[in-house]
Amino acid sequence: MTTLLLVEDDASLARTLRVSLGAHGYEVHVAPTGAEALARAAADPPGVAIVDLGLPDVDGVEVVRALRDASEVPVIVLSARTTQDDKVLALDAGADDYVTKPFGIEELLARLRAALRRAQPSERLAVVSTGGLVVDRQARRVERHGQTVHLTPTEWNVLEVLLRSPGDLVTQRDLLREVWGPQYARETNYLRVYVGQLRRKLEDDASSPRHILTEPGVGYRFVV
Amino acid sequence: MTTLLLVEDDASLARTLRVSLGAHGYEVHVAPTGAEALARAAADPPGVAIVDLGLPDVDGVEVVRALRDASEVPVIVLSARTTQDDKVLALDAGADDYVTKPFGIEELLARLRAALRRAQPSERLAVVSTGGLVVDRQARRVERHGQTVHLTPTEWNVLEVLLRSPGDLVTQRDLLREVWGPQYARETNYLRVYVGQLRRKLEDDASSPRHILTEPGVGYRFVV
DNA sequence: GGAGGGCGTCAAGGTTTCGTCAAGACGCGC
DNA sequence: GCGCGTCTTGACGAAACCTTGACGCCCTCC
Repeated sequence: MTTLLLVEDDASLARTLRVSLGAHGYEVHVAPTGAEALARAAADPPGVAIVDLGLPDVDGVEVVRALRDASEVPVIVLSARTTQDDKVLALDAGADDYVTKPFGIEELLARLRAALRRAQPSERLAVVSTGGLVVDRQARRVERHGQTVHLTPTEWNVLEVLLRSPGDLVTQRDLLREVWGPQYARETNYLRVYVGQLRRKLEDDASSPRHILTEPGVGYRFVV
Repeated sequence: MTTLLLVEDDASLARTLRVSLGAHGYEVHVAPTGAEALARAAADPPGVAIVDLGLPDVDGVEVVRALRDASEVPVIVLSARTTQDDKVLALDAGADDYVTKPFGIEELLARLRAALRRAQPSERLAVVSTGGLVVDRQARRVERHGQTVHLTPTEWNVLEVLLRSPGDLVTQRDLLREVWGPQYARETNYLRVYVGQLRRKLEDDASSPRHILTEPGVGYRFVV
């Protein structure tokens, strides 16, 4: 049973959600204020948190930030505000997802499942390797012919996304969204630059890559 | 010296691996059949096992399962088959990693290290030594070229966290949380100051560190 | 054959982050 | 109250990184 911390000052909405989420297998704890939420989270770390941004005492975004600073708990934000800026603020503070009111319970449940799925160590294999190339995700280390190669954060992120499903195609759009965020979904420039850098660091012959392959017009794939 | 049980029926490959792995500090015992492997493992539990799935007498997956049922030994599987199903079967049986042939010795060594590291996360090494540096965690003592080095409490705490998983990257956030507490998760200043002090005390040349390495934008790692 | 789009490469510029230093604050023992 | 070691804080140049645009190549379609 997953414990869920619901930070919600509207008692009526809180009750509704407690019942609905409880019926779907979550153990729901309600905190009506930001202060209470942080105290609860510290005492009994939840598996996932839902934060309503319209709190009375403090800015909800600060609650999100504090929650994420203190732990790895996935956070879903509820808000009546729909502007891009609000979303960016919340997501930058560490929120995993952003749900605008009004919303359906099914939507919330789906996002909860997605957030929990992402929070889990995605792959069972900590190490992916193929002829001379070793990628140790736990250690965040890459070796090529026995020597460690240094990757920048963005390079690593790109590689990490590709490695989540070795052999499968990852669309440009997905890659950009995962690494740079949703608003960069059409900046394919970035991919050209970073895929090129990865190839130069990982492939024996970057001009005829054997691992990071291009699917023109669609995306890239990492083949083992 | 780690004892390694190699379950391999191909005599030529077994010989090659025995030499290579032996040269890298493993005491290799070869078992050409599944039955022999289990008998050997029962008599003298190995630190890690490598199982080739192409065995003559029984299904290699069953050997993996039996090994894991009997002990906590980490198991790495060798196989010529690369399909997703094969991997899932082996991993479900309890294998820790899956290496497809052909593979390089460096790759296998990297996976062995990773498997061993994962297998004993809690059983921390009491003493870590490298070059002229000796760190005794139990005694809270650090020696460099034979002379004790005095560390302040905070310096020690930082070093201690880094040493929990030598070679692994520790994110800035994790370090700050472990040493200063959750509410300091973004005070990266502290890390810059204390990592610098540690380098001055522990490294031969603090301006080009060989042990405490920076991963810009991400964190630090202690390499042995 | 030409035009256009997608890709790979490169390097300059701007931005972020790092390492270092030192001054001040703090706590502790005397 | 005083001295000592330690921790915190802010500032600065240096290094690493990211972004951006330009260019040439290949392929496809006209």
